[in-house]
Amino acid sequence: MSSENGQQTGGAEGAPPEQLALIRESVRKAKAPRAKPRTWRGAALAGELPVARVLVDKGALHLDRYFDYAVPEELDADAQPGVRVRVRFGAGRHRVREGRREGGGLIDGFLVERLAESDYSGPLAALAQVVSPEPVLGEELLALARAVADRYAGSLADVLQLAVPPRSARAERRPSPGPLPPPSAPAPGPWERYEQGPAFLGSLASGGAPRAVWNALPGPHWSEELARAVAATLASGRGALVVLPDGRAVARVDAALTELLGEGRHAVLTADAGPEKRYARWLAVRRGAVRAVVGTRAAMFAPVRDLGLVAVWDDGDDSHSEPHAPQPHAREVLLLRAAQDRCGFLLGSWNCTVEAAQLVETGWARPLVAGRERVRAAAPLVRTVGDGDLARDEAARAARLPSLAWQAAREGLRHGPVLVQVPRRGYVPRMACAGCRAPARCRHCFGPLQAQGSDDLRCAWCGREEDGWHCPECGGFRLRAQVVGARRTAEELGRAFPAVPVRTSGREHVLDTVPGTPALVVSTPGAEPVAEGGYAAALLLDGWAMLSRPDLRAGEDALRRWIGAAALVRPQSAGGTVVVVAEPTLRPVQALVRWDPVGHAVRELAERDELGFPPVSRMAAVSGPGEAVAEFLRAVELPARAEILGPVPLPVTPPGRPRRPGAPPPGEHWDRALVRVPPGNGAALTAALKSAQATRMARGGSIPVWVRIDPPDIG
DNA sequence: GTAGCCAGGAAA
DNA sequence: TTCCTGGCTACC
Repeated sequence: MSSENGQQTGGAEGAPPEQLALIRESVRKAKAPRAKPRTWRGAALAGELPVARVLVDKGALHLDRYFDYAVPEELDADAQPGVRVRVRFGAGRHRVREGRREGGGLIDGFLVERLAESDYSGPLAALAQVVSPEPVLGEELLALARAVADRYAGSLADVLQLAVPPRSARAERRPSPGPLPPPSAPAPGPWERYEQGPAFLGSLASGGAPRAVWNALPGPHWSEELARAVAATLASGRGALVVLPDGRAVARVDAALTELLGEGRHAVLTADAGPEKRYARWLAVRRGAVRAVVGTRAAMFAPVRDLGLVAVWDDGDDSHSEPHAPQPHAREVLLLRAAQDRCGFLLGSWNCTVEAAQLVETGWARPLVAGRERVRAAAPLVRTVGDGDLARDEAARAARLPSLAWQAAREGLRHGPVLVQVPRRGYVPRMACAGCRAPARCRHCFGPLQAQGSDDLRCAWCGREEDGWHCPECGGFRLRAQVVGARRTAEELGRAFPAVPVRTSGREHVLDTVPGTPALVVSTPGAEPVAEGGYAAALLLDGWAMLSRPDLRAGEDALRRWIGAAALVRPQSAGGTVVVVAEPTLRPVQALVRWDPVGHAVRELAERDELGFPPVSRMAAVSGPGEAVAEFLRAVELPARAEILGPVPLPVTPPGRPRRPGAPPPGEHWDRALVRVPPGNGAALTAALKSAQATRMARGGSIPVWVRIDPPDIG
C-alpha cells in the first residue's frame, strides 16, 4: 500500500464509501497485474453479490452500457435492483491533493443487477449512495426502454428519462393503498355495434391477448368503449394502459372509467398534475396498488403490473410523438410492449393511419369495424364545394364563404350548434391567383408562396422573396389568400347571424364542451369542443391549406382533421350535415364523403409500398451542416440493402421561429439525407446509425448530426 | 459530457 | 528542460 493511501485511510475514521476510490487509486498506481474484482482493504463490501451493475444517467450514446461498482456493506440492504443510485463517474483517476479528492463528479444512475463478480478487469469504484430504496426500474420497464432505445437509435438513459419520472421523497414516503380485487366483466354496451366487439371484450375478460385496429364509429361512445375494454382486462386479473393524445381525451376516458368502475381502480397520468402528484400516482401503479392507467404520451411507459392490454386512441395525432430524444411514438412503444408482454393491443380512431392499416395488412392485428349500414347511420351527410362551384359562386367571391356553407350554417342553426373548422392561427395563408385560383408558386423551386407581412411574399420552401408575381396560367397580377383566417371568419359569421352567439376554441383557449343550443363554434383543428347532442352542421373551411402542404401525410392529415370535426356532428338521419371546401375529386375528400378512412389508408399504404416509403420501408433522416452529414454518411456502415436519398439542403429556419430538434438554427444552411431500408431491415439500420453516431460523439471535434428514425415530415 | 494523458512545439 | 496546448480516450 502506498504511503499516500495509508495517510488517507488512516486519517478518516470509518471511511465512507468514497474512500474506496482512493484505495482504487493506489491499486492503479502500483500497477500490479491482478485478476477481477479487487478486495477492498480497509472497507467492508457486501458479503453476497458485492458487484452492482449500474446504468449511468448520461444520454451520450457511447456511454450506453452498464458500469460495475462495488457495493459497500452499509449499502448492501438498500442496493437492490431497480433503485436509484449515485456514483462517481467522469475522469477516472481520482487524484488526491491536499487531502481532498478531486475529479469525477457524482452522477445519478439506476442499479440494474447485483452480481457475484464483475467482468470488468480493472478495480471497481464503490457506489456512493443509494438515493432511495424504492425500486423504480423493474425488469420489464428496463427491457422496454432497451427495446425503444434500439428501435429509435437512441440511448437507454435518454429513454429512461422519459420513462421514469423524477423522484419526490415525499411521494415515496406516502404509502400506496392496497390493491382492489378484480371487478366483474362488463357488458359489451356500445361494443355491440361492432361485429367483433363483444368477442374482443370477451377475449380480454378471459385472459386472452387479442390485437385489433378499431375504426370507431363517429360520435361520443369511444371513451366508454375504451373504458369497457379496460374493465374487461381488469376482470381477468390483469392491468391495462390507455394512451390518449391530449388532456381532454384523458378526461373523457377518466370519466367513463369512473362511471364504470368507481374511483380507485385507475390512475390518470398526465403532465399537468404537479411533479409530486405525478410521481405518487406513478408509484401507486409501479407498486401494483392501481392496475389501470389512462394518460397522455408519457404514460406509454407506465409500469403497469401484469399488463393485459395496451390501447392508444387516435394514433394520427402528432402529440403521440414524443419531442424529446429519441422521439419515440406512443403507437410504436405500445407495439413493442404488446410484443414483449404478450398482451392485448387496441389501436382506436375515427380515422385510420397508414401504420394502422399496415398492422391489419400484415395480419398482426385484426380489424375491429362496424358494418357499412351502421357507419352510414352514424355518419353525417358530407357535401363538397370544389373549385368549379367556387368560380361560379358569386356569393363566395364577395363574402369569402361559399353559398352552400351559408345555407348549411343557416339551416343547422335552426336545430343546434354549428361547428366551423378554420386553419390554425400562425398557419400562414398560402396564396392563389385571384382570377383563376391557380396556386401561386415560387418561380425558382415551385414551392408555395405565402404572405409574410402585409404585402411581403415569400416561398415556403426555399425562403426566397417574390416581388413581381404574375400568374403563369392567366397572366393575372392579383393574389388572394387561399384560406380564411379564424378571427375573420368568426367576425363575418357573427355579422351574418347577429342573433346567434359565436364562440371560439383554439390554441390558447380550448373549449371542452358547448351546449346543444344554437351557436356558431369557430375552432381550429384538434380544438373542437364536443357539443351536447352533437353539432347540427359543420363547415370545414381549410381544405386547400390542408391539402396543398408539401408533405407525404398531407392527404392523411387533412382527412384526419375533417373526420375529427365531422365525427362530432349528428348522424345524417338526425339532420347532421358537413360542408367541406375542397375539390371533390381528391382522394381524401372522397374518403370523407363516403366515410371510409380505412379504405383511404389502405390505398395510401399500397402507394407507399410501391414508392418505397414508410411505414413499409423503414426510414431515417440525418441532418446537420453539409460537411458533417457527408462525413457521417461516409463513416456509417449501412446494411447492404440500405439506400441513401440526398442529401439535399433543408429549408432555412426563418428568424424568430422557435427551433425544432433536427432543424437548423436560424440563418444556418443544413443538409438532410434520408436513409431507407426494405421491410425487415429496420433493426440493422438503427444499429448502424447508432454505432456511427456513437463513434462520432466519442471523439470530440466532429460537428454533431441529428439522426431521426421515422422522420415525420418527408415530402 | 469531462479529466487526464501524451505528444509536440514554443519559450527559456 | 519546462510549460502549455490540442487531440484523444476512458469513464466501472
